[in-house]
Amino acid sequence: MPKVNIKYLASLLNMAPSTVSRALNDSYEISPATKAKVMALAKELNYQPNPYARSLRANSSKTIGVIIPERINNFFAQVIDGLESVTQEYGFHLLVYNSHEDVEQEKKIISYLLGGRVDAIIMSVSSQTSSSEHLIQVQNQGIPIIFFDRIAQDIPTTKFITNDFESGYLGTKHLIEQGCRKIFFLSLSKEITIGKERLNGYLKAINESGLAFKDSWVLHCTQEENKNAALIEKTLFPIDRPDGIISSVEKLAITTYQVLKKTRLKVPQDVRIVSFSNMSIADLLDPPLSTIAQPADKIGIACGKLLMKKLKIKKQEDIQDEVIIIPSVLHIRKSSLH
Amino acid sequence: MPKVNIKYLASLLNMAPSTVSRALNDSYEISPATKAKVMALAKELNYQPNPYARSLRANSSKTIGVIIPERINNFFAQVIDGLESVTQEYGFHLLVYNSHEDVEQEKKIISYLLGGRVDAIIMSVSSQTSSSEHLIQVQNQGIPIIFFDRIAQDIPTTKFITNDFESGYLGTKHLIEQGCRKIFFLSLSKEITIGKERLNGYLKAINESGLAFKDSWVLHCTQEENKNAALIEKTLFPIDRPDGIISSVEKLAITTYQVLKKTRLKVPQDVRIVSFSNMSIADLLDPPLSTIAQPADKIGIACGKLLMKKLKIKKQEDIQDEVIIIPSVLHIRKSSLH
DNA sequence: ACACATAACGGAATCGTTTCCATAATTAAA
DNA sequence: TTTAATTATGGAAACGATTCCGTTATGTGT
Repeated sequence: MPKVNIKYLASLLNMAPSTVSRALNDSYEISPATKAKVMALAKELNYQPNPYARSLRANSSKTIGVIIPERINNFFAQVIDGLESVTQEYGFHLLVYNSHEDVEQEKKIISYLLGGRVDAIIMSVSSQTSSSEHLIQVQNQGIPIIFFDRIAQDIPTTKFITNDFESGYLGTKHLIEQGCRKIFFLSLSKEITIGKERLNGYLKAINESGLAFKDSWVLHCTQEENKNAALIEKTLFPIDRPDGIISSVEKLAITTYQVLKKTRLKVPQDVRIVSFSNMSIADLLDPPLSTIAQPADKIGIACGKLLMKKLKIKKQEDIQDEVIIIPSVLHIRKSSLH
Repeated sequence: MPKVNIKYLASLLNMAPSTVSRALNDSYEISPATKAKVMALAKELNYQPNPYARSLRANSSKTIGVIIPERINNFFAQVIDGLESVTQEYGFHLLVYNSHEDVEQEKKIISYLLGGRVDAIIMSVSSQTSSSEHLIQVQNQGIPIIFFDRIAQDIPTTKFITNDFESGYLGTKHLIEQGCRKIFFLSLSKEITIGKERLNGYLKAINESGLAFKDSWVLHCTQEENKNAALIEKTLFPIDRPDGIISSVEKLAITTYQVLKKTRLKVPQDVRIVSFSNMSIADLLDPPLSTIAQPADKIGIACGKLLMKKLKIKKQEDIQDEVIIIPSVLHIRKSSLH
């Protein structure tokens, strides 16, 4: 069976390949009669255009690279769902990569993508990413790149985040209002911006309230879950343990819950907890977890729309260097209530 | 700035494109000296081969299409992580699509992929998928396709599942041993195989124990969460309500928990629950949920290895028509204990 | 010294589409 | 009626990498 390509169709129809191509693309230059004939045969033989040939010719793949630091995470999954809902309408495909919070992995992925396999990149950097040399290259190659949540501040492009500072502030203030006097902050990394912003919001709330803040109130966690658990356990054991905890990422709140289960401490009686999290079942935890939920789907949709605008419209101006903030929502549940 | 391609490199080096290509691919025909020169310049100019040109020539894209019915789901995310860990080593890329449990969407995705955008497809069918006409086409086009979890039984290829029948049996038996006498089964769809298998295991356990089974013990749920909640609520309200529930999918167990929260019924005192689920925080729920956890990462890795074997080795024999079973693990927690 | 093998490279075709540039036939304008 | 414009199509180049098929040196064996 010969391969069904344009040349083959043309030979069957006694036409030139160029004519067939134009007919299939509904060109105004082709007569309705010819178009009909071509379309009919194409349908009959189930002709599918070769995407590589198209991409090579058009120098565009209709593919977007997505890099996230974690796949087993509601937030990122929701963002991708939102993104896909937009890109799909425009016939774009999503190449998804997990950097596993590893900057070396991230570099590798970027280098794959640099060859032009994708028309654009949308990413959330790993918590290890401090320098952005490997990200600058992407722009140098002329590939649009945008960021969400974990952004690279020094790359001039559009970045989508939530009101991290304000959310950190409000979450902490809520704990203070609930009577907490010793509120610890769980940080995943000093490197990433969201960590800093959320921390700054926390610090502002602490300062405003006049609590006797000490540097030891900020726990710097790592990628190693065991170490985090040990660190948190060590923190919760002494008499001068915290009576409130705000976690900058979902994972650390879960670790905290697991550690607390092994102790006699009760939530919220002994320790009150708030966490940044997009867990859908926060209300089913024991006790229900107060969360700062990010508008993941909105972020995904916004990213998608921006990219589609850039990629579909010819001579579109470059992507603006700006930070777009989509606010999070504080869901107060039992874990933080007096 | 001229584009850095093989022709450009060749012109700078005063060599033919064929020589440069061979040098870059470390061909034995090229002298070490020439190779060194080419490599050096390629590195200096940060040459990246054009993937479309390669794909067009080689008729392979080093890309695998992944279709899942749900993205916000630990199981599928874990499978993809496992899959990626293998494919990445071989330089393969993953194009991920969400069918949203919608068979029409599934057909659309398949038709995109039919053009040859991917070298193989790995998928879990939607719960609506009863016919597999659209899937047969894939094989007709010569694109390898394998299934996991939600499989299409009549497509001759390798399918990876867990011991669904046995797990359904063991989960139900466990509930019986814990004193349940009226055990309901939550089914997402009559169409998909895993639903049937798990149901059959449940039925076997029920029959063996001599409980007075009625058809109404099997609740057929849908994609609409509201309807499912209403159905479950209606079931739990009467005096002759179930004292045990086994859920064939995670989502329905969560809905059940949410419904139960609104009632006075206590878990496990009044109703004991077991669910198929890969939730990592099952032990943090109130009460901790007994789960039948599928070996998601193993499934992903197994799929990846099979595909890499097929795609990397020339003249590899076709993928076997067989069902490979990787057993699940029953984690007993408080929700099902007497 | 001659035939022959091998090493190292160049030239051109190829993959499938799209598009630039003709060209023939028909139609409209002068 | 002649020229210009339009319509509908064909031919060939181009996208970038790979590979088939030569070709020229150099080396080896007798």
